[in-house]
Amino acid sequence: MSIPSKTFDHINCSNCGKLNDSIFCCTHGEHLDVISDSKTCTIYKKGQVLFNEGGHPFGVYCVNKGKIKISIVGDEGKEQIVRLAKDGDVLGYRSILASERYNATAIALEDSQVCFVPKDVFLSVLKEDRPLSGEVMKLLSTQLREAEIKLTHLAQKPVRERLAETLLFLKETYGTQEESEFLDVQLSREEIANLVGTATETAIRLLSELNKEGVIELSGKKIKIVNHRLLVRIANLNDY
Amino acid sequence: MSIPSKTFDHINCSNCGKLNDSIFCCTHGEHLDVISDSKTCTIYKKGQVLFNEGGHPFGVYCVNKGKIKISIVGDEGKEQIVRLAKDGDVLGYRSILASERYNATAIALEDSQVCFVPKDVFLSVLKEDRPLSGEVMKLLSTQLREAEIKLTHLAQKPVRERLAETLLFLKETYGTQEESEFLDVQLSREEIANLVGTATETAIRLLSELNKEGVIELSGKKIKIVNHRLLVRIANLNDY
DNA sequence: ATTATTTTATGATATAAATCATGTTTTGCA
DNA sequence: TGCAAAACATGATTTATATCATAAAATAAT
Repeated sequence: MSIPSKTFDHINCSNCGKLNDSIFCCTHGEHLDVISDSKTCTIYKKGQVLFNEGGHPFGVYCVNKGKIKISIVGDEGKEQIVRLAKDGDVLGYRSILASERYNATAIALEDSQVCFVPKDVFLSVLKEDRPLSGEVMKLLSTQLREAEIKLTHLAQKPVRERLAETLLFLKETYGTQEESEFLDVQLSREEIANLVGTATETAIRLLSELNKEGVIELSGKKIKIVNHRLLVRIANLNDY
Repeated sequence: MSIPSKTFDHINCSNCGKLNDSIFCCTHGEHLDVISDSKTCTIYKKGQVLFNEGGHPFGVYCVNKGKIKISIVGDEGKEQIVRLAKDGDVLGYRSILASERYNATAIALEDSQVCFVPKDVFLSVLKEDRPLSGEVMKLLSTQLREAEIKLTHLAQKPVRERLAETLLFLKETYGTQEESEFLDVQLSREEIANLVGTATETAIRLLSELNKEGVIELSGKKIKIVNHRLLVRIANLNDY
């Protein structure tokens, strides 16, 4: 898609409400100003691509408000969603640090406000700012752990358990809507399948199974977790 | 196993032949000396545990000579090997950076010489040494990419392809023996299965299948890749 | 508004891979 | 050196999940 991206009002990083949730939480003063002054603030419409697998990275993306999926396409062209990003999350920095091309594609799951910091600015601040590199290392460490656990579950757990786990993960990541208690993300069944690592039909089938069992409630694309406790048991999380 | 670990002759890091292959490649002078002076050099016999999933990290392990498997045990107690380490590789740093317990277990695949650097020394040098934190970030980035790709393949590729891929990975990681051309690692069929993410019987079956097809040659635990080109095709690596 | 297209939903069927079962070989150990 | 235990090998069977097929519902496009 090549819908022209609109910009949104420039937010000064130091006033950004998401600052403390991000890797820039401990970055202050001049360092933060340099980033703030150099960045551009863009709106990505639902379905728009922030960056593409195989492409050259030119900077890092900082999600101000929105939801982004990060996915890898496998050999047969099937999408595997490897991560989800929300407010305060930073994307595309991994490729920059490793001096590689993007190994994943980032696509907006809904209209999102995203700030873009040029590569050289990010790297130069990173070089000076100790706390920032600490945060970056911490983030990478966390993501590596999560990926390795996900990998293990993919190898060992049946689809139903992984689906349950995914639903809990969605709740944890994006939360629920105020009143309705529906999960605050709208994913297609195919996307859920690509998150779980299964066929779309299987995901659909198991979702309606959980629905019939009264564990969840489905209303179109909306999903409500009715029996959280039971869902945890179905997910079979001995770990947490 | 609690076989008492023997130590080996203390190697000064600056003379270490593996230095340039490690994250300490750009660390010099005093910083390197501090590490070198504080470290202990231990021999781990085959099967010995360097550290355990769930345990508290007290330092980082630097493989001087040897082969180590890093694995996570899944809910049903099944081992999933998530990484393999060789000379020059550093282990256990992820947990330290994230201030978490180990999320994986490290076990020697053969008698190995491993240096141990205490946590506080590692962290204090890391805080001072810019190049080191750059290398750490680069390493984490690479490992994250690898984990995400592995995860995708686990979700999407059939066992046979993953097995082929694993064999190629073993060759790439540990190389082959001079004359014989056999892979320079001895893994049990179960370990191969736990690397591929399949049942032991399936791994055994597919290995002897590849053997009959003349792609590989089996001699006990020894494996020789006879037809590399064909194995790459079987692995179905559109990516590389 | 009407049609076309995509997404969701289920059923039927096929199949890859796990599990169970049994024998053989290798390895470690007393 | 011989015995027990572990690892390897293969066949038979089961099972989970993918694939194929078709229809209804929802979305998007004209």
